[in-house]
Amino acid sequence: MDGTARGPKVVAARSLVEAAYETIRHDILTGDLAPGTKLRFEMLRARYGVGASTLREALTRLVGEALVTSEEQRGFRVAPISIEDFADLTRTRRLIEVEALRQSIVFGDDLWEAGLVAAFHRLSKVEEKLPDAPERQQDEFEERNRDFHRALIAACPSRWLKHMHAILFQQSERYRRIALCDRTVPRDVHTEHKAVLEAALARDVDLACRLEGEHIERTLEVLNELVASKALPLRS
Amino acid sequence: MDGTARGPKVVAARSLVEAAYETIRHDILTGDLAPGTKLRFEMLRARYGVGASTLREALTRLVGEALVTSEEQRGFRVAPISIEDFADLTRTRRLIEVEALRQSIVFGDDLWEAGLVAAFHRLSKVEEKLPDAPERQQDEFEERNRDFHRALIAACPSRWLKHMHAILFQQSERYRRIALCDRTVPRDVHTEHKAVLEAALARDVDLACRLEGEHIERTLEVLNELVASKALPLRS
DNA sequence: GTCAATAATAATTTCGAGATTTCAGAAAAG
DNA sequence: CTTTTCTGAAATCTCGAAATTATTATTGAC
Repeated sequence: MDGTARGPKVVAARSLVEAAYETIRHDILTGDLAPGTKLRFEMLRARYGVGASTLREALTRLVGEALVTSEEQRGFRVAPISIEDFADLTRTRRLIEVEALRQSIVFGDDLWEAGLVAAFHRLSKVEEKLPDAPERQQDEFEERNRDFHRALIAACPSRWLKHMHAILFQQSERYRRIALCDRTVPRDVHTEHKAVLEAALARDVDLACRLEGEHIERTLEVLNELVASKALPLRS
Repeated sequence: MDGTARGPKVVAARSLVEAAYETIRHDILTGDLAPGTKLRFEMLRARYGVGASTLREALTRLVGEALVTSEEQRGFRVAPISIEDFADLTRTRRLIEVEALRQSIVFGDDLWEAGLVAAFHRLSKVEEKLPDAPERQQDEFEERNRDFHRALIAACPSRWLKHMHAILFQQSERYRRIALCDRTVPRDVHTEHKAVLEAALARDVDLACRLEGEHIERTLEVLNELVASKALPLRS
């Protein structure tokens, strides 16, 4: 939300709508645009330097992804967050992602394995240097983490299941960034990822699905502890 | 797709974007705008009588619901349909809807039961007179059918599960309208609905979920037969 | 002082012309 | 004959002012 200078947001987009969409989305996911914030057009125009119609289209897209809410004739707001919402989100994502993983392991071929190992490797690299500068690396970590989870379910033949997963996974990024930034609750994400990877490569469907489910649930547990102990607000 | 005059589409919407969105969505769901159709702005402006930016916003919303596709700098198209897509859609919807129903039956109270019975009653009324004039009644049937399926899972406490369901259910409406219009394959939808209702009211979770799953799958079977026998194209 | 009606202000929503990009067909080169 | 380049036409994309609608402030009546 602050206007301090940071590195120019690198957004390779062909249309202005796309660029605005990606930048605003990023600002919402990082919390730079805080949950519940009213999104006035004058403010947005000054901030992102595009016209009203262009902004409107970008915001409409974000409404479709439930990152923004809109009320007829009353404009747009950053979608609120709450621990209850994250609990619901986590359970739903678990249902979808575990089923997708199950199918992916069954259908996955050598190419899938290769992509998976590659994604894990790249994720590991950024996980190593994550403790040094948590904030700086977060964008890269999120990207690698998303790619790894995508690679896990890449061989799932259901486009719709993967589409549902994409929506839910992006939603949870808002909460994940909060949970990962704070380091009060200790957690070894790398080991969790490694365990899932090995089970998947070993084609141990049940084990992989159980580990993946627990891995997904883990972030909720961390956030629950944070809310309980540190009185983390988590309100809109 | 034709420009012939038909009854004025009754759309109670506060904003023009909303009105355009609902009208276009309806035209896509009914097939009035055929799958794969290029959506040029001049054509849409003439047809729906709103400006380019307004249309753009309405279309963007439809892209979010996967009823329209967009390619950067190349405009919008009505999303294609295929029997493979419907098979995938059906399986995914079954996973979601059955899980939502399971939770709904567990959590449902008297008010839920009342709403369910009411929705079933209204659906029955339109199911009775459906054979007389299949085309005329289809809009009303779709609305009542949607309300009934919504009522079934209304007591499910997960907002996300219900959100996922809404997306998938709307998608399947396109295919359902095709399957229900054609009457070559006999089917007693009313009896299927009644069986699910009774199992749900009896709180027989497993039976209700099994019946609901079969009910969902049934439309796919019908459409599969249609494609096989009558050489129904089902391509974009 | 409270409430309702009205005016002033602020924000959202809509439009259509102009900038930019893609597409289709003809002409030229290989 | 095939491929490439060019050019006009057509379509998409963008902007900012104007219209519409909400919100706030003011006034007057009870």
